[in-house]
Amino acid sequence: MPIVWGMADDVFKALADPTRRHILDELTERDGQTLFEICARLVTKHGLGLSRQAISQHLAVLESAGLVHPRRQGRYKFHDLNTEPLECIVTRWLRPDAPGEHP
Amino acid sequence: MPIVWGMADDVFKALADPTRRHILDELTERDGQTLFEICARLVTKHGLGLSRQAISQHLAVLESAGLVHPRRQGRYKFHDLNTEPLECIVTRWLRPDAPGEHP
DNA sequence: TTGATAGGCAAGTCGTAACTTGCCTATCGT
DNA sequence: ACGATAGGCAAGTTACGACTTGCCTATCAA
Repeated sequence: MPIVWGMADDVFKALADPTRRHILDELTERDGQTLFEICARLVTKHGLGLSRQAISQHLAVLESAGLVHPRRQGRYKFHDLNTEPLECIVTRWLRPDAPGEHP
Repeated sequence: MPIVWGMADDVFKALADPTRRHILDELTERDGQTLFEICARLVTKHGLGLSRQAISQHLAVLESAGLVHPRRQGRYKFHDLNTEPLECIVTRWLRPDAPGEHP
């Protein structure tokens, strides 16, 4: 009877890190960026001075959580945002008696 | 120009731990539980064998994130769920052009 | 008032996540 | 073919989060 939230585990762990959330912000703004593009934009726009490998490992976490979909093309690897796992978790603790949605 | 997601930091960190998510599940099912009630129900319903202090610290994290609202009454301390911080973060990476597309 | 209940505070241990460093492979341009 | 670009793999270090242990305070019931 208890719903299995197994897949939500990776999603929440992926969202726990602020750098990964910045990466998702970047991909929301422009989809299909490469690793180096993301590195550059994190430095210039968010002031984050991280090594390339750090970003690569963060992207791996986001991929394993299903939040980022990699797409290889030659020597490039483009990263597409995938918000589907998010929609599964947002309604978890929202009560049916609480219609507090206001746009 | 960039929106400040400072308060979201605590929310995501609070949601990162599976035990804390179980606590939120419990409070969703029955609001206003005490620390000992939560301890007992986590053991019986979820099979989690944690000390009272562990749960207490988890509740402190949830409180500082604004997800749980404590309410003192005598020697009891009831915990109420507060989903307002959740509604602020769910729309962060949802694109305006993608209102629930289905591939 | 005494004992039991409900909870808090402060250290200390331990595992894991984040980040770095160094080296390696693959693809493209010329 | 060669060097430059884009990325991956595998260590090692470090810092933080989760959990425990021990003791303390506050409230209620007898």
